[in-house]
Amino acid sequence: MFSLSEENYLKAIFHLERSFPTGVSTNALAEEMNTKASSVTDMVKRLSEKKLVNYKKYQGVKLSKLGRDTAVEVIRKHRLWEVFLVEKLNFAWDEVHEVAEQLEHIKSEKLISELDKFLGFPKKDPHGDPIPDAKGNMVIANKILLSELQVGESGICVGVKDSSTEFLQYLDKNDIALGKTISILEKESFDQSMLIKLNGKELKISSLISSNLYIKTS
Amino acid sequence: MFSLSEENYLKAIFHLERSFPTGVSTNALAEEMNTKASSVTDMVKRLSEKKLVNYKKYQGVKLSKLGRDTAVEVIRKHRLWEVFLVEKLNFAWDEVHEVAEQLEHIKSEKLISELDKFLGFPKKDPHGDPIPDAKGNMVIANKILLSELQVGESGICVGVKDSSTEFLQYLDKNDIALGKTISILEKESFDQSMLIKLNGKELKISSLISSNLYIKTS
DNA sequence: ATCAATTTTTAGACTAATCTAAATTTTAAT
DNA sequence: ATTAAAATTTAGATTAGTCTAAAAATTGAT
Repeated sequence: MFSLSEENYLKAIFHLERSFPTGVSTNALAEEMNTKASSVTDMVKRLSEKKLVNYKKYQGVKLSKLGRDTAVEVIRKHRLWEVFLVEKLNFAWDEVHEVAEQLEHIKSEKLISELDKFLGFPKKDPHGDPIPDAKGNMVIANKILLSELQVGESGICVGVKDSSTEFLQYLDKNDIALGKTISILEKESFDQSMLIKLNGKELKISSLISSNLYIKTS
Repeated sequence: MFSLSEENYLKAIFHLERSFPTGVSTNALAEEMNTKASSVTDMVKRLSEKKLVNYKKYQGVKLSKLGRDTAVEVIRKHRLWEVFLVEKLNFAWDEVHEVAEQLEHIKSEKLISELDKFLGFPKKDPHGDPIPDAKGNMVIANKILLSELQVGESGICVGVKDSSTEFLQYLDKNDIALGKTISILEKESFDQSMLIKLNGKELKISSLISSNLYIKTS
């Protein structure tokens, strides 16, 4: 069993490894964890002693098999709880993160396997992110950012990259939700803003929006 | 917001105050918390600085209004989660305690109010203990121990005093459950063991059993 | 009322997780 | 190849919560 803090570091390293596959730097991890680089160095040493990460001074960290499995298990719990909060307890998708951050650290195998069953073994969380199964396997989504689509193309909204309250509330306000079809009508080459068609209406969105919305491809 | 450890101390003091209404001693609290008296003294000083308890050296502690309200809120959360685990996630009544001990510390008002609603505002937990409402009010049960009944009397089982796994599994094995009617057929004055009628059958139980089962009176 | 037993508190130390400030190493520009 | 800037690590301190061992206060039996 690992501490709450250790689990949070593992999760952060897991997420950062997608952007930094050769190793996550101390500063990147410090930023992600809202802490100081020196604190990160301390923790990374402890994680290394516990065989959760591979670490060599000045060279960043990578998760070990054990570290990755642990991180995936925490992510599984986080996303299952998010589904529970939205489907059963009437939470909006921008309200779940903070509570799921707490619930993800509850230790009980039975709790999670029964929760999974109770929810009908969901494959995606409310933001469209895949939920790992009990063995840690998760579906890799065929998705690209809306900003990568060309004029004339269209697709279905399947996820968000940024899941901040502000962004999610912007989406709610403009009736952009997972499952909706979006077509690109125009693209402004100067600032990459787009005119899209959604719900039968036209909507102008900035590149900050289009570069945080995932669209199904395959 | 209080720490996990502080909340656990408040809960322990709350429970011990029933047996020691004039003040909970350091040693009693140390035993309840499975810790050392010196650790208790330290913690009690911190709780006192935070106005959660009234404490004078060598005289034990009592909860303040704030301390009692906090303890009751934690107990409310614990018991609601127990109901959730049993009713929704197929936990047996002897399996819920450990997990509820973790879940009771999750901080989110909305989570608890929605969970309460989702469960249909239950008044009792799976062991028959009353669940405080959002304002901290809880039903005081009219109940006595089975051991206090006389030969010829009968009543309905409404709760357990001991909720250890061992005791609960003993009850399961003998088909003793909340809501069942029990009649006293004989009482052995030597060891206080009883012959009871339950489910149309006769059963011999020791005083250890009868002094841990609550029976409805009113 | 004394004094031994018990209870409680204090003193000092430890661990996990964090911090600031200083030192060291790496990097990248010239 | 130097060297200044940036990144990283080390050193030393801090806090919450715990511990052991010793000191102090209370209790209770005579």
